[in-house]
Amino acid sequence: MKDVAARAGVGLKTVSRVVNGEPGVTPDTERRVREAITALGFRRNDSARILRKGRTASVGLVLEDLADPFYAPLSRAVEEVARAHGALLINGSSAEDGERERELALALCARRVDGLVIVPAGDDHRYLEPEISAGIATVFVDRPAARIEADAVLSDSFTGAREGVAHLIAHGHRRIGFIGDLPRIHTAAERLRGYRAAMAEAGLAVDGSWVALGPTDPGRVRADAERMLAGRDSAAGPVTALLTGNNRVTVTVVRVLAGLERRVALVGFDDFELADLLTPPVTVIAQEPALLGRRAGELLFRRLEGSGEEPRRVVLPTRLIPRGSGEVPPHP
Amino acid sequence: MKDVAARAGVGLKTVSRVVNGEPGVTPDTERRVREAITALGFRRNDSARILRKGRTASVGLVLEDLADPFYAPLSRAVEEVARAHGALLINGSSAEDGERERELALALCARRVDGLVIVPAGDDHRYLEPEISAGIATVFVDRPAARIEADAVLSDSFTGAREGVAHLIAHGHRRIGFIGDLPRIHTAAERLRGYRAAMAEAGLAVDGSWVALGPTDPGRVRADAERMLAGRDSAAGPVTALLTGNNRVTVTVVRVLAGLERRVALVGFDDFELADLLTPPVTVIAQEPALLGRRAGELLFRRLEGSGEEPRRVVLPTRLIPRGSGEVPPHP
DNA sequence: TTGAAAGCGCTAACAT
DNA sequence: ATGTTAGCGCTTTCAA
Repeated sequence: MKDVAARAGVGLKTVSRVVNGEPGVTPDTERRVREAITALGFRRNDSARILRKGRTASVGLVLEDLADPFYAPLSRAVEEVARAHGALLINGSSAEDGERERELALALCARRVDGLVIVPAGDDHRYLEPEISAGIATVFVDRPAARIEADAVLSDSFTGAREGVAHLIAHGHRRIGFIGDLPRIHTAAERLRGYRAAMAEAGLAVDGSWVALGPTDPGRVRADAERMLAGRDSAAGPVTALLTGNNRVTVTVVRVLAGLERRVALVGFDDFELADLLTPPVTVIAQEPALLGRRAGELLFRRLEGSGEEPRRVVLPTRLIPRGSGEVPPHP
Repeated sequence: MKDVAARAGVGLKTVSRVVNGEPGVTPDTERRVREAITALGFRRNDSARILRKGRTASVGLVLEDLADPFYAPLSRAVEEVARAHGALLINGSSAEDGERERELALALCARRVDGLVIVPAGDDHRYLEPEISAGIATVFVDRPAARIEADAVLSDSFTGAREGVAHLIAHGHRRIGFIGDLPRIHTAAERLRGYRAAMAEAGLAVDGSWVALGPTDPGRVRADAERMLAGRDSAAGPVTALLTGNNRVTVTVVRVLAGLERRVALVGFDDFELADLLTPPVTVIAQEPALLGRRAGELLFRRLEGSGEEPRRVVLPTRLIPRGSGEVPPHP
């Protein structure tokens, strides 16, 4: 910028004015400055600008896996909101590891992102307290923060799961299994709670072997599904229906069921592409990942614009979409 | 940092040394500094650090749509490479708009990202020349740069499409349609070229109504597919097989075919989740989006480490995966 | 082993 | 309308 000023024969501040479109420059001066800018290939250094202004016009997003079909639209939605506010989005995947979430979030804070959207993996977010009080707006999405008060945008996992299981019960099922994510993950715990609530409301006992929580890698999910479907561990017999705890689990279970002779009912948490073209089409409890992301982004920027409201929890409803797999009657 | 130094009763540089793990500090001094850091909740301001060092330890990625199942794993792979090199990833979606691509790329350059990975949407990348000569390493992925020399990591679209069409021909098809992306997109043009090559090699004429390029929104794709399948525009009659130009197109066409009485053969460009569980399972020409991303990231960091090689074009092979839909015989 | 001073490139505040 | 000065928070350089 100094060079531009020298070349245009003007002061530093005049160049700054031109670059930033500030008023108070004669057209003629402006033209000279622009020429110098072009000639020198000058481009404003935003690092310096950021340092001076104290705002980075960037927000960070920490989620589990950018490539997960559930989180990709969420991320895209946050990006759209950021873009609408002139901010860039810095992304990081935590791989469901609390330590990595922490590292990423703190790295983003060190860069002085204006705000942070986090899909929490860890179980203690007190590490963010100093950052939040230092002014970094923070919104949690998909799962609430642990051990601190903060904004959160969630889906109603409990009600969703309860409705899904009630749906299976209404179609005659009595032995229903639940295969979910790691129990330390809030949504997994809530969905399990919903499952239990629906069973209890129908007066059905839950056999211990009907519930399997764990990592969502296909190997684990497949093993648990096969075990439940064989029913050897259970005095009560094999399950005739399954509730799956998220889109990763559902996809694996669909594969397991595809290899089976008998029809097993299935309700999956999360909608997924092509669910309606499978045989049978898959009944799901749909969330709206893009809406989660959008709401989180909006909440974040409202905070950034200085709304001093109390931390807020937004809970979005889920929607049961019957497509066929959830309406399969129990196998005799 | 100044405050920390004051509180610990040491010089500024000593704090800097401790924060950055540089040698030359007695354990006792270090302890005092660390105490002060904790007490004050100090966190290094990376903006200032970046300004001083001239390196941001961040790379930018501009792609079409972060939420597209093809690009999501690509993005994730670039992120992994960046992470391995201690860098953060800033993401932006161009929505297939050249102007937006340009804006995003220049915004990232203004932030002085160390490097840039771009899935080009525009058709002229000369705007990047000053940035590249200013030292911002740039790698194009999925499609080559236009009008500048630069590294590129691509899939072999031409060969992939040619093999796909040859496969359909080998299964008896003579009237084969191609539904692809906008013709200005390099991959779409290459795939069309592959389609034409395979037809020509088999001595088959291509009716004008058998080729439809355009945006990949479901409405357009559906209309074109239905038109080709009805065959009213064509003296040669309706097509008995289709090649689809990318995963978005394939998914829409699968829906169209699902509503049809007669069986139409289909080979889709790009693999996609659950392709093997559809009826019939979908034969695809698979790319490896994660590998594209990884290679691009690796190339980028090799450049950053100062390899002065000529711009390089890496072309990855595609793989035909027969699953059923591509082996359907022609309808009489 | 430690620290003082200079300066990265920009903008805010205050001249002129 | 334009320029000058100070300083954002850090690292680099060089001296103690």
